Amino acid sequence: MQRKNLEQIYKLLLERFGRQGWWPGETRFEIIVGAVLTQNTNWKNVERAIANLKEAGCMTPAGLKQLEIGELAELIRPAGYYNIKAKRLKNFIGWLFDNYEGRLEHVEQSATEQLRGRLLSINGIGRETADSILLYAFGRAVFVIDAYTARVAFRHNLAYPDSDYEMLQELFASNLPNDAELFNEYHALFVELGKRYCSRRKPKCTGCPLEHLPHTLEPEYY
DNA sequence: GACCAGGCACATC
DNA sequence: GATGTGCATGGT
Repeated sequence: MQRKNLEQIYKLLLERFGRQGWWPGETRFEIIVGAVLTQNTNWKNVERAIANLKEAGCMTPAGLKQLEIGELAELIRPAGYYNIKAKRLKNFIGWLFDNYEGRLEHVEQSATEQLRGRLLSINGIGRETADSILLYAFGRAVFVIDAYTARVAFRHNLAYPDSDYEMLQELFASNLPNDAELFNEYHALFVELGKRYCSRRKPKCTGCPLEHLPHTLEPEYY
């Protein structure tokens, strides 16, 4: 049964790696900023950018709002794509002030599906970034699919190779208890597994916690 | 020096 | 609707 398999995988990963305690970030706003900055970017580089923003005293909605876009770009430079990301952060800030008086407490009032749609309407916020914000900043039970999650799922035959974002999301959503805390840890554990054993260039399959897992998931559950 | 990293929007067919 | 491309830094 699929549910048992996905829960078994979770158990194996948790035993091996321990609780990940995601998202790394002191405030809800910092989590959102990090979600944008980490787009196709190594987290180490994002940390430098976040440190710059904090040092400048700008890791708040009002703080980012008062920055010139050029200044913002310079502060987040270590995270790469700094011009486009500065624009994306400004887009989010504009949305936040135009609709919610710049207050995340007000954003929180919206139901999950509605909020997802509103986040996706912001230029620069795509599916993964929106879902990361929903799960990690607002505690909603939304399973995040990122490059690591997809790669791990495909390498271990958890999904058909041509499955798209929605299909992968459905795989986890429909075969696990609908629990934000579980989704949080599960995704973080997948990323950790990906970093250690499932990188693009040199997959290190020996020692992988899923090494001896039977690749026998029933197709109708995919 | 090539390749990679917790994506996304936009152009073109 | 699928496919290709620009965006950019820092580590391996």
